[in-house]
Amino acid sequence: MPSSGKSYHHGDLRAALLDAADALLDQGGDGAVSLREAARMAGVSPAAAYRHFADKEALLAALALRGFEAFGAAMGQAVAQAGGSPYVARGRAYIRFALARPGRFRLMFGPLLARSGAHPALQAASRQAFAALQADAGGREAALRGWGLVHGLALLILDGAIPDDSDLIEKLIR
Amino acid sequence: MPSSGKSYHHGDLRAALLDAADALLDQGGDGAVSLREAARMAGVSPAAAYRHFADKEALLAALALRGFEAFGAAMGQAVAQAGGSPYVARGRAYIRFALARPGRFRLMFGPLLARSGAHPALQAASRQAFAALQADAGGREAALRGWGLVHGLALLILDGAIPDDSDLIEKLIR
DNA sequence: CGATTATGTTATCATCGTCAACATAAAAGT
DNA sequence: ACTTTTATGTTGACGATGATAACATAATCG
Repeated sequence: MPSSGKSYHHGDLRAALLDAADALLDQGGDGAVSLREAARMAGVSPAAAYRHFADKEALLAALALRGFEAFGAAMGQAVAQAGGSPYVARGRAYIRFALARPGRFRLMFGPLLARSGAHPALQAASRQAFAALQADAGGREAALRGWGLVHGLALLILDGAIPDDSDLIEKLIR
Repeated sequence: MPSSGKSYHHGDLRAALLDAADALLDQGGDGAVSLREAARMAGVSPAAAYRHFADKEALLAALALRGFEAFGAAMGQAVAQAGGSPYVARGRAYIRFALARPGRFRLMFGPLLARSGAHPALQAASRQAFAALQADAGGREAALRGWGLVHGLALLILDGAIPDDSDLIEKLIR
């Protein structure tokens, strides 16, 4: 797999398409991801994408899965570094992640997840994230309450219903 | 305004388009709302919609505004009827509304709200909803915490991350 | 080296949001 | 009452999108 220069074959189109879609996601929000535009960025014809993804939704699901990896890493790091309660640290990191990468975040926990019959890997990733939270929270109810709170606050801030004020967030989380 | 039979003019196209879009929203989720399909349902040509809405986003904003009216009514009724704390009753009604009309709910509190420079009426409606909650909660922080919690729980349930179990919800809310 | 498989390309379709040009009904002015 | 203006529809087009079929080329394997 030399993949040097510009051959007929791309080398790793799948990754290139994901990269392009990722950039679109970060830049223009959720609806800005277009299969054709991603293919254009990867320097490839529109139909080429269908050799690697069944349809657009599959591309988005793969993107969300990628997001969960970054998410898990960010959470682990935050919990390890923070001084106080790991539960609170995790909540803080959750909101920080959502505010830093709104598109990724919305995609990961968005309607795509609901139709997880089609994307079982996604629900598995989400469940794993919850399991980690539950370990810190000590109890299922507390974990669910915490998740609900940070998830809701993150989205309300993203949607402009609540101001993005880190002092305020800290008060609400702690 | 006889509007009987089929005349060249429709009578109240604006309302008819909103009704059609509303049906699409309830049925097929958020992305299922199409200007052309709504026009088709209203028995009118696609371009006719542009006499009443600047673009698709304006149609959606009007739909969201309509949603806020129904939302306010539902909340008021729930608070009046409930026996216990109005704060808890409001939270319960919030989640119930979201689960009953996912499309409406997502539209109302979704990314459309964030770009409220374009739709000031929407942000006003959302602020009014929060003011009512704050009155029941007794204090801004408590209100924000409550809002965040029910908002997050509602969305997590809608997206299949948390099971839709009303006993569980009751435990988490109370 | 030759056959099979993996991966791209071109061409085409239906649908969508949107606009310009035109048509008709209703309202307003005289 | 007749005419002019305005409100509201229609037709037809454009560019973009997701998707598929038919074809072309490269990589892999016997």
